Amino acid sequence: MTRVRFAPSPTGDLHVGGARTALFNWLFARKTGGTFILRVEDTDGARNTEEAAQGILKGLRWLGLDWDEGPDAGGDYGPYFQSQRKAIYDAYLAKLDAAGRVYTEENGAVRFKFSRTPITVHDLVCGDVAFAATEEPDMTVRRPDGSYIFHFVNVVDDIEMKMTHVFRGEDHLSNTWKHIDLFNAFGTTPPTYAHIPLILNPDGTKMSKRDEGSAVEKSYMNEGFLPDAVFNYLCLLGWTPRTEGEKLSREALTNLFDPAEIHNANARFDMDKCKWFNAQYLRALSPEALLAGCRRFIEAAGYEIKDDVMAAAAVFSVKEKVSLLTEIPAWVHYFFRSDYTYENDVLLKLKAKPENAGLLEAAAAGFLSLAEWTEASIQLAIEDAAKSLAAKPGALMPLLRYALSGQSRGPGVNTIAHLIGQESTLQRIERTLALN
RNA sequence: GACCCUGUCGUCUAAUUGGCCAAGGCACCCGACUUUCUAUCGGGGUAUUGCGGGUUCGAAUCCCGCCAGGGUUGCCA
Repeated sequence: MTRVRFAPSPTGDLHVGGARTALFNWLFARKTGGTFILRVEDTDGARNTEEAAQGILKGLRWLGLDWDEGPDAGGDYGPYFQSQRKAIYDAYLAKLDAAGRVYTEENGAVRFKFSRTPITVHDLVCGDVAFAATEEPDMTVRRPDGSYIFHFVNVVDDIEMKMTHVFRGEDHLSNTWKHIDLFNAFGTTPPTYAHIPLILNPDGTKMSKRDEGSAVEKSYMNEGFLPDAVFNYLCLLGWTPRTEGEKLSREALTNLFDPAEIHNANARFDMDKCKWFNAQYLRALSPEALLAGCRRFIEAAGYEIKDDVMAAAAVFSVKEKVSLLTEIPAWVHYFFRSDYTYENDVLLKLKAKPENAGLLEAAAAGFLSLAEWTEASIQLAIEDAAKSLAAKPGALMPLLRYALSGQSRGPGVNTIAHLIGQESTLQRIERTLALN
């Protein structure tokens, strides 16, 4: 039975690199039928906040990375906040003391005596990485105030929580020999390691908290990404399932996942590709699901949704135009209000030709006489109106689009007219004709 | 500085593990279509596989050197 964990430190938002680390752990646990554990490493009282901890849980839940043991989930190896495990660490420190592997400094700090032998890390991703006997000073494991250091608690908890594998960022690789030294000192076998490459900015520099795409909540949840899309993109950053297409379900990704195939080169983040994935997932949504996803963005933009069925059809009609949910309001705002403004070039185009008003009037007359208001009947009415003035439908279509939406781009004109209704369609044409 | 990881189109990755002309996605460019488009359709590979040597009939792949990027070297995690 495999047991893996994601062990974030609550010092800020869930970082995209951390999210991917969690993702690989989750994939491995699900693939092997193992257990995914969430452990909060809040040993640095000065930098950890409850808000950050909650934010990380929120981000993980949004991505659908559910944990089997951890905060809110419980489990047999808790507590899952390191700040609540001091007694356990004290006991383990006593073991090291009994073995003569630690000593106390004058100020009270406790240091672990390195074995000072060569240590090789057997890594699923990086292969065997050998480290010569160290010349570094012995490692501090407990501060003078009695609190413990990351390397120590991390190892103790991996022992206590019976971790079989450790998937973590490659930034930990250089320190892993220290962890193995500790496992050995405790007389335990280290878990199998897999150090995954880091995510870099597009320019190859380290991605920090302020960079685009770094924070899960700020850059994805609030920017209109779909969890499945981000999940899919992150999976393929540093790992390839070698399938025909790249849009793959969680189930498929889980089945295909093989940690040995993870790259050991850092990858640059590509927001365009991530958005492309989002566009793919967005288009696969039902009208109802799409509306559910973008509802908060439409309302935040100040548009009131009175009719859910119409709203769902409206957002559905522009799904091919956007890649993010946040882009939808700008495409559909005229469905929710009649006092939309006309884009500048739209006004110019409306007034460009003297015959435009006549065309619109003919369309209005045609619409007025329609007994049945369907996309098909509207389409016919438009064609008839154009024909009556010896014009092509193509000359009238854009004018109607401008009149009904104030925009030069959007879904089909008959779709717009159908959704806003016969009465509103006539009113909008009238309003537009009155502009002159 | 020392140690560790890594270098294939702009970018994410392929390349039957030393064997056809280095392949695909995203991006990009060109064209077409359409009532519009950031859509759709069609076309285009844009690379001296970081650089220089070496081994070999043959190297992206193996070896050496160099360079570049990233990481670690905390009483941060």
